[in-house]
This record gives sequence, structure tokens and C-alpha cells, in this order.
Amino acid sequence: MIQTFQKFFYQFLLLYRPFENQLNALLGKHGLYRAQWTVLYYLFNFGPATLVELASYQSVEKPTMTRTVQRLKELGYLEAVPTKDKREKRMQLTEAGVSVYQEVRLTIDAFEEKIIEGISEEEQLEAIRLMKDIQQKITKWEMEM
Amino acid sequence: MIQTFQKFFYQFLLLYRPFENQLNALLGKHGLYRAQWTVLYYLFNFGPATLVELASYQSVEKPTMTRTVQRLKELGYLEAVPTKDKREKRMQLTEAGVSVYQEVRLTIDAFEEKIIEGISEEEQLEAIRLMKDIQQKITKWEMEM
DNA sequence: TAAAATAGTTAGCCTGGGTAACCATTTCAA
DNA sequence: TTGAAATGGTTACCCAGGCTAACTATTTTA
Repeated sequence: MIQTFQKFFYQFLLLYRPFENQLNALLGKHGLYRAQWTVLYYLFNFGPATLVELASYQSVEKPTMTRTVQRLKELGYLEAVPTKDKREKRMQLTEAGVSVYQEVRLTIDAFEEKIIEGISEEEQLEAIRLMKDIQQKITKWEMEM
Repeated sequence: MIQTFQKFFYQFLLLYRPFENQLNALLGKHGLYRAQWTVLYYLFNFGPATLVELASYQSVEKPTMTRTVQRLKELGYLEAVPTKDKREKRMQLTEAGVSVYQEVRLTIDAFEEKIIEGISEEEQLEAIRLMKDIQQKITKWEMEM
């Protein structure tokens, strides 16, 4: 007998691929990729962050984030902000970074608005809550393992 | 101003990585990966399918699915069923495939049940409907591009 | 103050996406 | 009815973006 939660997670996986494909297609026009985009999103909305903060927030390992950040730095979208602790590198968006984010945001907005059409704000908020909840439970599970 | 739908899709991306990480960790104990697991899931629940059907359902290209299917065949979990059309290869689970699916299912169930704890069946069904809806809209968007 | 912890990097691996080009077979239209 | 187009599948090869292991530099702590 097929359980509802099994369907739920299968559908989650099914949705991911076409979403990422289209996202990358749109980002590609600006020379960006998903992994870079989520870093821009984070820095634009939450302000400066260290590599460890970014890696932990996005659930990837430090070397993965090092590479993503390096690419964004090469593109001129990121710069270091000096801190007391000489080990850490706190990063923030450059002017170019802010303006490329805002420009790309328009393209992505058009896409996201289109595909979420017909779903009320309440439902969206409810879904966000649900996803956050699951994510927290995964973190808890990881710690217990 | 940060929009609700922007948050929604960012949270979606944020949830994907830790979920896939844990899924792969559990599957790894049985020598499997996410891409293979979703094929087992499909064949177990929906019965035999051709490569094109699988690829289209999971939104990947044919060569990607060819590779995934080949690995499952090497593991002895898949076999071809003869059809009229000599071009196509319709695949189904072998006995070993069925029993490995059922065995692994237990591990995954334990994980999925734990992390969806506290979310009612109604909410889950609602979320499934929502994700299916978005997926359809992405397909529509792709066709219009 | 020496050892442990933390921030970040480099090197090298692997999964699993993709495209291009191809073969075999089937379908369709002139 | 048959030649062209469409379809199912494969091979070869490229690339993003995950990972671990091992390292350096700095800070914290016992």
C-alpha cells in the first residue's frame, strides 16, 4: 500500500528537476548557475556572511562553498569585508553584485510568478512553514545519527 | 521588498539538499543512489515502462536515463520485457529488484516518517497537489518558450 | 602556553545532469 | 508503396556541483 508521505517526498523530487532546469536556463542568460544564485539571494537579503555561515545555511561543505564564492568573486559580484578574526572572510555584494541580482531577479520573478499562479499567499506561507519544519527535523535526525 | 513566492522557491531549494544528502546516505548502505531509487519507485508502483517514459516522467534526457537503467540492470534489479516495437525496451523489476525495493523502503520509511512527523495527512495531500500544480505550470512554461 | 578548535583552501574524486551524433525501427505522406 | 521523417535508444564526451582528505593560519581554551 502506497503511503501519503511516500508520495509526498517522491513528488518533491519530481518537482525539483524541472524547476532547477528552468532556473538554470534563465540564469544561464546572465552567465550564472543555481548554486551562485542562492548565494546572491542570501547576501542580498540577509547581508554579509562568512563562508562557513553560507555553507551551513545551504547545507553544503566548505570546499563546495569556497568554489562558488570564488567564481562570484571572479565575476566581480562579491568582495571581502575586513573583520577582527583574521581566519574568516566575511563577504558582501559589490555594487555590480547588487545590480546583477536586481536585474536577474526580474527574469526569475516573471518565471516564478507564472508557475505559482493560482496558489494563494496563505497557501504559500503554509508551504514555507511546512518545508522549514521538515528541514529542521532533518537536522535533528542528522544529529541523532 | 521580499515577496512570498521568492521565499517559497528559495525555501524549496534550501530543503532539497539536506533531504537528498540524507536520502543518499541511507541508500548508500544498499549501494544505491537517488537517481536509481526514483526509478525503482516508479517501476514498483506503476509497473513496466520504457526508457522514454521514465526519462520524460522524471524530467531528464534519454542518455541520463540510459545510464541509470544500465546500472540497475547490472545490479540485477531490472529486466527487459519483450514488446512488438523492436526499437523500444520496456523494463520491469526482477524478483531481486522487488525485494531490494521493499527492503530499502523500510529504511526510507523510517526516515521520512520521522521528518514529516506532526504534519497531517490533509496537509501532505494539499502539498502534493500544490507541487503537482507547479510542475504542470513549469511544463506549460517550457512549451511556450 | 600548548593543545584543540575553527575558518578557509587545495587536490582529486564521483554522481548525475547536459548536448551532439549516431543506429535501428516504425510511421506517414506523396 | 516506398522514401522521408519521426521515434526509441545508445555512445562519447562535457560540465556543475556535490563530496572527503589533508593541509595552513588563526583563535580559543584548558
